[in-house]
Amino acid sequence: MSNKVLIVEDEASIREMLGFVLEQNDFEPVYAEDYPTAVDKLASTQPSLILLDWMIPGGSGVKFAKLVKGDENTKELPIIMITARGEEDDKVQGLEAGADDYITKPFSPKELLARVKAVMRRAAPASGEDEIRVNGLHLDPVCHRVTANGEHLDMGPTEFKLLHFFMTHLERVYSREQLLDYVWGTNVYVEDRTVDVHIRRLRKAISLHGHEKMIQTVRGAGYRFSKKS
Amino acid sequence: MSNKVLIVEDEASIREMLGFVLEQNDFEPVYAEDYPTAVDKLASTQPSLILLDWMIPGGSGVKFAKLVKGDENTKELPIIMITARGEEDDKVQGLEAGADDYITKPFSPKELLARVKAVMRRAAPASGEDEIRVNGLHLDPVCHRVTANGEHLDMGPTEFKLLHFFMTHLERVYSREQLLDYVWGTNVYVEDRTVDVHIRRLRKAISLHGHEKMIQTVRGAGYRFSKKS
DNA sequence: GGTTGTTTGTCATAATAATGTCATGCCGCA
DNA sequence: TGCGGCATGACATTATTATGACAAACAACC
Repeated sequence: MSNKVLIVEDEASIREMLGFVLEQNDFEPVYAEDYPTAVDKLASTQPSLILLDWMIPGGSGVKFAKLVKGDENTKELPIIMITARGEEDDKVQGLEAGADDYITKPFSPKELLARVKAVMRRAAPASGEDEIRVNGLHLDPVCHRVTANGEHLDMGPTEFKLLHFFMTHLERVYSREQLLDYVWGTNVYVEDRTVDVHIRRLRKAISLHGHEKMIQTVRGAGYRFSKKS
Repeated sequence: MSNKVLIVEDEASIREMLGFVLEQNDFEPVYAEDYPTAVDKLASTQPSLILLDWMIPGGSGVKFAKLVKGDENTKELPIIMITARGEEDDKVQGLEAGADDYITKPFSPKELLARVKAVMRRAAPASGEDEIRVNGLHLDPVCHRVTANGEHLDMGPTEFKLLHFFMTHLERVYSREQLLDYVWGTNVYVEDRTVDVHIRRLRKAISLHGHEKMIQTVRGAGYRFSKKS
């Protein structure tokens, strides 16, 4: 998923402020100061969210919103409308025109981010939400629970993520570095050896019914999660 | 409860307009342009509301309404008839045929939504109004009361909503952001951490008989309301 | 309109859990 | 036996959550 956010706003200062805040939080702002540019940028950059000022020259915000929501290709794109305080009518119109949320000027960066994230969360299709069962081990991402033969297992967040990764990537060996990438995420630096410690913690956590044997050490290579012994 | 709305309307433009408005408000439109299609879609999609144009080719609206209201399986399905202005006779006939409400062309999206929601509310008295019991906790949405093993519990409105949400969404983990979305509602902005405070208040409120243990903290993920320990 | 009592959101601080690192001991393999 | 790689327990540091206090917003009531 791209992190592009199309900002449709005629006032440069506000545009830059929005862009700055978004940029600071790993979003990629794309700017449009009027209706034609907005249409153009929409097609060329394929953003995953639109921040739309209600009053833009060359065609009102509603017009643009309707265009977006009327096109099969873009109708799923979430739109957050920016309105001035007290324009209740605008809000209603905006929401009817297809905006997913609105934000009232003036607003804090925090609020902006909260709304952007909330709207994107709602728009994002649920994935990786399936329950997984392997050899009596049962991991439920939705409930955030792990059970072994029905008995509840307790573990820390990192161990949970690690187990989740393993259970969705059976039989294959992963080096410590790979595990750090996939489970911890890129651009976090921790020692390779730290993986060992978490492997141990995970083993301990799932050892109630002997499932720790599924986590296999491959000397010189890394670790493997396997159904076979 | 599904949010499917069967739109029986021969004119494509009106059909699309209706669908568009409904879609923007979390309904799921299903379309039928004539009598046979309507019968077909009714069976295959099981909508929870029917928007029915009076004049559809291949059998009048009344015929379809009578069919719906005559079948034991569908007689509870609410029907809103769409009529042209001034066709008073039609309205009478429509209501006699079993329509629950009617709306006169032209109408605003607002009016449409108001009627749709009103009818659905009437048709689904049980929706969100059912008493809920979990492990001796008893929440009555109608009386706005909560009791634990018969004893009345006191809490603020927000805690009540929060508990209601939890009791209708057992076992699953919700992040603070999600809880804000679902319980506080969209377009209100409050800090994530505020959820913590309300969780604590709710815990305190239901702690009389130890029910606070049902609200479980899932570190790094959010909170969960669970029957299990 | 003023008063009283609730409710609410936020903050500062305390409490707690998780994390990463290290030192040490173990094991397999040449 | 010696070596490199791995396992394990302990521990300081960091993150995350719980809690109490407070002021603003709100409602109900004279």
